[in-house]
Amino acid sequence: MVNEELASKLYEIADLLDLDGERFKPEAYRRAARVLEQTVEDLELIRREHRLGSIPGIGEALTKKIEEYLDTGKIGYLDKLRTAHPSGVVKLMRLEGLGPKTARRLWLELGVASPTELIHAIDEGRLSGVKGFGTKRIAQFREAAIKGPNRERIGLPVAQAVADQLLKDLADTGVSYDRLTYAGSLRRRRETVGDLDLLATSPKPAALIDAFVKLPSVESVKMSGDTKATVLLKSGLQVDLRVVAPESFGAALQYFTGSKDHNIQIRTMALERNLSINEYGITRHGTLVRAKEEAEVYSVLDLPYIRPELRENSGEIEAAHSGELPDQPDSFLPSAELHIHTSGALEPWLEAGRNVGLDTLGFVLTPGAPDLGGARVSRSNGTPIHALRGWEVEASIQSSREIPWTEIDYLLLRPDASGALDLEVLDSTAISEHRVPAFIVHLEELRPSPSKIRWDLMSQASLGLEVGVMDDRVTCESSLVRKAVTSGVRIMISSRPLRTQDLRRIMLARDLAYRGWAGRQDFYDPSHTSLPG
DNA sequence: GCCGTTTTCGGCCCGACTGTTTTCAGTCG
Repeated sequence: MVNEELASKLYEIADLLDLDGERFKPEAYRRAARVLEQTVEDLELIRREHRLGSIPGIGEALTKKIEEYLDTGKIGYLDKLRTAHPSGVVKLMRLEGLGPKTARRLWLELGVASPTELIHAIDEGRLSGVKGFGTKRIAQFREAAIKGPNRERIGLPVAQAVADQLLKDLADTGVSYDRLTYAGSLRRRRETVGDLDLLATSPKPAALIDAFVKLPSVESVKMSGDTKATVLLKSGLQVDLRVVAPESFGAALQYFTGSKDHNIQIRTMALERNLSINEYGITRHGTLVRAKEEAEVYSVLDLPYIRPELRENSGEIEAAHSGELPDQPDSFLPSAELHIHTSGALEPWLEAGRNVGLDTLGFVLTPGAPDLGGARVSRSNGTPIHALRGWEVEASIQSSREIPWTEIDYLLLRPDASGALDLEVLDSTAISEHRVPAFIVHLEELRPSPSKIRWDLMSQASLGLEVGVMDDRVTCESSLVRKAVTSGVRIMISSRPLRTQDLRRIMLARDLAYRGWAGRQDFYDPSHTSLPG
């Protein structure tokens, strides 16, 4: 994606400016990079309409650089910065515990210009006795240089599972606490998560922190104080725990859920009203008013509650202000799962579906799949649950000839074996003639990137988009969902279940779709649509 | 670098923690 390439160039400029000791430019470049990453609209189009400068965080200088990039694929300013700094120095700066100041000192004072050189310098004793570098720091440097930057992000479903287990383990220690939950990007349902943020209130903060750093899944303790601790799990994931006073829980939850850009805008709004917001509460005329519940932070700014999924500073505050937020997902529960492949018995699925509140399950017809027979509605154990028959094929003109139209209730279309999805060759006429709901699925298999999806064609052909949660990752980014929703494409959420217990993930799929600004009317709901048969 | 319903100049979030310090700078989130 053009936006991502450009953003990474801006991040690099920010890093290099950091090394030069610039105070505010680096953040300005990073802010711009983050905004561009979230921009779904085509940059070329924005540029043609001379609207680059109206993107928040992008002014005169950045407009020029973006135009240069769009024209030539390069940014001269970046090239100039690159020649002035050895590439290894940026790598130094990105090591754990090192920052721009330290990297610059190592480079200029000791001639150390890469992580490898840092290890050699330490082993040769060249850092000993240098001002500010004690034995502890030197040992940390060496460890960080060996480990490398390696801060990989993990998929949302994995992060959720780890967090659930941690909370359970902590509860099982018997240590006392009042509230305990996760915040950060996991709570915002970001597609990938870099680390976990836990937040708690407890009558005995020290005991809670002590129990936390001693959990069996903890590999090492990075730091541990009176109110916060950071550990590294055996899996390599970093977890932070903050303990705050009960009266501050709401303010802290809002603060630690982020995103950073969302919070900056919230705090700026507060300042305009002579209020100041931090993780402890709201300060008015020098008096701290604590916020026990998160919604108080928003209500003090005359805003309705904004759900975590939307807090990315991508228009949610403006939408909240004008009452145009998508409906809160608490008000609509997922009703259907249409992407079940199974060769086993039907009844366990129906039972599991019922337990998570679903009223419709769709089974994809494949050799060995259970025969639904006439049992289209199961009423055993109370609530009726509908069983539908689906058909999954590659989205191509050839495969549409093999579809047993009269035997199916819906159609799942996936990219072909090479990962291509060519909607122009799709026989959308046949689909609409047979009045069968159709959805594009397996977007995770799309190659090379989903930026070329013809949303206009999808909308015209009434094709829905699957937003799925798999074992280890999600099928598509929420920016894509937002693009789909904007184009009038319906969203079909799926837990992509391999086992009956996977159906529980349907709630996560709903949250993910909401992150892409899908409101109630954007979700495909079979019970509100007449199905053939 | 960006930004402005007091500003086109002078601000730019801020608190916790650590290591190396005799009072603070750097990093992190």
